[in-house]
Amino acid sequence: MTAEEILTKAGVRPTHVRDAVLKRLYEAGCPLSHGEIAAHPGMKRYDRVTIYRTLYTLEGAGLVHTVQGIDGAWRFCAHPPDRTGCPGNHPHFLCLKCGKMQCLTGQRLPWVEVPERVRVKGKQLVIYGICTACGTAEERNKNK
Amino acid sequence: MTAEEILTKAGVRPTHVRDAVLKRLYEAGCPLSHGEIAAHPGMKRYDRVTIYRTLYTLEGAGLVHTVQGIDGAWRFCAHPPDRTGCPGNHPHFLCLKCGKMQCLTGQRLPWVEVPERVRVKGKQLVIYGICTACGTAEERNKNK
DNA sequence: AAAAGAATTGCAACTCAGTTGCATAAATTT
DNA sequence: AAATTTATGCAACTGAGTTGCAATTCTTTT
Repeated sequence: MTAEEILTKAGVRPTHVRDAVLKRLYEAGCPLSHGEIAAHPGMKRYDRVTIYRTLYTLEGAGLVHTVQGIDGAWRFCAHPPDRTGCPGNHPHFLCLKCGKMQCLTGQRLPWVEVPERVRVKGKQLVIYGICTACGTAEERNKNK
Repeated sequence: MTAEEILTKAGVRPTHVRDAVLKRLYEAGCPLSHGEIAAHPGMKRYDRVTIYRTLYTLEGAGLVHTVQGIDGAWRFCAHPPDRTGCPGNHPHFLCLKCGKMQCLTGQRLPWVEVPERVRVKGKQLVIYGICTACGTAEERNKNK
């Protein structure tokens, strides 16, 4: 199924930006910030605001889920419908150095008890630290 | 033990701002954002930047722990040393309406497995939704 | 007690993520 | 084709947080 078909099926018009953004997220396979998306060469011809709005549209259509990074920027994540395993209900890891985020699939968010009469709309568990790539890069620099 | 003594014991000079901010956090008993702290009448005479720096100082001294809200603002939380139960290692609830955050003490953060060679520096679990107060206020308005 | 040095505070200016309003352009509907 | 709705671009704005630097205040040294 192409991104275009997925968009149509989800009930949103398959415009250029939407197609491009959704494809970019599918290719990345990990949550991307608005900045990371907008920085992509193929994305330059779209306005920043349009990209924001596109992301919110995709989120509203249920094609994208969001997580907030410790760095204050939201990440947007999408997976093609045939690839299961990333329904958004899992922890995420954020590298404080390179800013890349990854889904920790295979683990579920825990059940959390809240005070009575509190209406829960969502939850997110973010682990942060230094990713493998940045960690080994540091080691290499030390041994120089 | 007064806030002043606590500051001294923690190894930071007990200046006016530090004393005032720490007391404010103690009184609040729940995580406050920089904005919520700065808005307090007794805090008006201090510069925003000074309050930021004070919070970071207190955090560095181990007197304050931090959580990030879904709304993009960090919260700072402190409890007097005699009151146990809030070491920062618990989930937090954020009300999307009034912006108030509360510690869900009595529950621990879950163990999360991360990819090999990843260095974990911290984690946080935030539940968000509508708090009891805002929820009942909504109900009341509906029945008008 | 005065001078030197270090730590703290205030102010101005800045960055960065995200939002809002409005005009234009492109689809859809009639 | 005209009217209406939806999508995009642009400019300007907000709000959280940061940085640099000068002015103050505190501590240490002599």
